[in-house]
Amino acid sequence: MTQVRQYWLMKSEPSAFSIQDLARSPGQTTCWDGVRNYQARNFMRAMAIGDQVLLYHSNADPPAVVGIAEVVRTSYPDDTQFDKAGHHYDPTSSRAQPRWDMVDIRYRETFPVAVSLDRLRQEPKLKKMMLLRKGSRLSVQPVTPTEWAVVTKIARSRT
DNA sequence: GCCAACGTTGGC
DNA sequence: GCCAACGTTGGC
Repeated sequence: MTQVRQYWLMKSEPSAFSIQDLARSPGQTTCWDGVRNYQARNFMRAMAIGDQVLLYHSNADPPAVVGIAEVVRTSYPDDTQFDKAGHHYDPTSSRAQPRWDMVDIRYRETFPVAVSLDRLRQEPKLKKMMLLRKGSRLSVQPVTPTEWAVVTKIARSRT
């Protein structure tokens, strides 16, 4: 069965893990661990290999979509939920019934000029984009094909 | 550092 | 099931 390619947006704080960190990772690939929100987790569970991901830097100056990655492994248990010493430890989870999942993504490109939050807000076609909705804090969210096209077009233009 | 918005927890 | 308290996110 042919899977329609899906689009997503994933946030990270560049001080914790930036797109540059991803580009320097072994195989330019990383597991996206630490997600502790059910909606975000469910979106990761819906991802398929080959899905395209906008990488967004939050708590950055300016906050911006900075590039593209690709899903290379579908969801599997996030090891950090079992690590008692780790910041992402979840005592209510067990190896028999893991609560939190992660996916692997691989670096694809860094935009020559990042598309800032301000710039995105100027775009009428992105009015409904989840990222721009007031109070939206989801770290993993779906992007429509139209939104994807608009964002990547801005990224490739000179203005 | 501030604080609005949101999610989760837990007492009742 | 309600909702107050609390913790987190993330723009500013």
